[in-house]
Amino acid sequence: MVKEKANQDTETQILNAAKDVFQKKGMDGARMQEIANEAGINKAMLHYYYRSKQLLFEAVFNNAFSLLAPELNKILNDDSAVEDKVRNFTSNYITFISKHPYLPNFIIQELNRNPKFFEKIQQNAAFPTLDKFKAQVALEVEKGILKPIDGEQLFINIISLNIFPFIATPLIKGLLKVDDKGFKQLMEKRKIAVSEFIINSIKK
Amino acid sequence: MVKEKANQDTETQILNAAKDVFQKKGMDGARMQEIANEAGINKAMLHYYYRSKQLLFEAVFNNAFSLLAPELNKILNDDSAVEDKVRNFTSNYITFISKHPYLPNFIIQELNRNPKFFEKIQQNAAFPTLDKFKAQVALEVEKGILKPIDGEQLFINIISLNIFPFIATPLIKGLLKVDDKGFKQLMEKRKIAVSEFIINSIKK
DNA sequence: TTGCGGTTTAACCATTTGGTTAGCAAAGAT
DNA sequence: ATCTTTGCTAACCAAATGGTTAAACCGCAA
Repeated sequence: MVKEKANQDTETQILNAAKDVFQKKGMDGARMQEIANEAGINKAMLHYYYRSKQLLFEAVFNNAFSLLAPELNKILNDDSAVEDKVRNFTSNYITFISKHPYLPNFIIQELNRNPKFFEKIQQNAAFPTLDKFKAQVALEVEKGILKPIDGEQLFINIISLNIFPFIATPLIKGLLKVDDKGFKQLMEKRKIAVSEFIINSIKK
Repeated sequence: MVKEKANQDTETQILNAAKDVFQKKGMDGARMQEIANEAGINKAMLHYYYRSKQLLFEAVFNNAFSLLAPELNKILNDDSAVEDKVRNFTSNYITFISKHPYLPNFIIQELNRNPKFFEKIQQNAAFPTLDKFKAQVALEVEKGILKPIDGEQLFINIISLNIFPFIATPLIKGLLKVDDKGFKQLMEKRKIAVSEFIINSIKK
C-alpha cells in the first residue's frame, strides 16, 4: 500500500512536531493547534493517530527518555574503571546534550509534574539501575583505587555536575553574565573541567 | 481603618495561595480558580488586587527569587575563606531548601519558559554577582591554598551539586529506588558529603 | 440617618482549547 | 464499474478559563 508510507510519514511528522512543541513548552504550555501547524497538517490528524493530547505527550516522553537512558547506562553498566567512566561520560554527555538542549529539562519537569510517569517508563527496556555501579565503586574503594565514597552520592554528584547547567541555563547565563556563545564556551571547557574536578576528589 | 487590616489580610492570603499553586503547577498549569479556592475567596478578588494572572505570577516569582538570592549571596559576597564558604553554603542550603522544596524548580522552570524575566529581577536589590567570588578564588589559587580552578566553573559546580538533587528529585528517587524517607536521609548525608567532595577536589 | 469609600460576590462574557463529526478523495479489492 | 477502506479536512462543539461588571456589603464620617 502506498498509504502506509504516507501514513508513516505523517505519523512521524506529528511526533517530531510534538517533540518540538512539548519539549519547549511542556505539557501544560503546549497547544494541539501549534503542533498541527508545525507538522503542517490538520489538527484532527493528531487525534486520528494519537487519540488524545495525553497519549501524544506520552509518546514524546517515552521517546525522549529512550534517548537519555542509554547515556545513563554508559556510566552505570559499562565495564571500564570508574575513572574512565567519569571521563567518558562527562565528555560524551555534554556533547550529547548540546544536540538535545531541551531534553533534560523536559524530562525532569514532566517527572515533577507527574511522578507516576516513572512507573510507566520503568517497564521500558534498558531502564538504568544503579546496582552494578554501586558494587564497582565499593570494590575500587576497597582496593584503594578510590578514596572512601558512597556510590549513590558519587552518582548523584556526577549527574548533578553534568546535567544541572543545561537545566539552569538561563540562570547561569544571568548570574555569570554570559551570552549564548560564552555559555557554549563554558560548557566546552566543562568536558574536561568536570571530570578533572570529580577525579581530583575521589582518586587516591 | 479596620479595612486596611482586612485588605492586607486578603492580599497576602492571595499571595500565599498563589505561591502554593504556581510553585506546584507553574504558570501554565496554574488556574486562577484554584488559587481563589485555596485562598478561600472569590476569583474576582485576584484581579481586584493583582489585575491579571501575569502580574500575580510576577509577584510570586519576585517573592521566590528574593528568598533564593540571599542564599546565593552567602557564597558570593561573604568574607570567609572559600573552604568555609563551601562548608557553610552546602549545609545551609540543603537545610533551607528542605523548607522550600518547590522553590528551585519553580525558578528555573519559569526562567526557562521566559528568559526575559531575568532582566526584571536583575533590577531587584541584592541581585547576586560573581565578581567578588571570582577574585577570591583567583587569589587563593595564587596563594597556593587552592589547586588551579576557574572561579566560574567552581561556582557552577557548587550550585549544581547542591541544587540539582532538589530539582530532579523524582528522577533520583526513581533511579536510586528510594522513597521519601530514603531521599531525605540521602540529602541529610549530603550536607557533609558534598562539601567534602568539593574541598577534596580543590584544596591543595 | 445618610452618604461615601473601599471590599466582596454572583453572574456573566469572550476566547481558547481539546476533541468530534460528517464528508471527501484516492487507492485497492471484488 | 462499484464497493470498501484509509487518510485527511473543514466545520463544529462543549467545557474550561482569564477576565469583567453591576450590585451588594460594611465600616465610618458628617
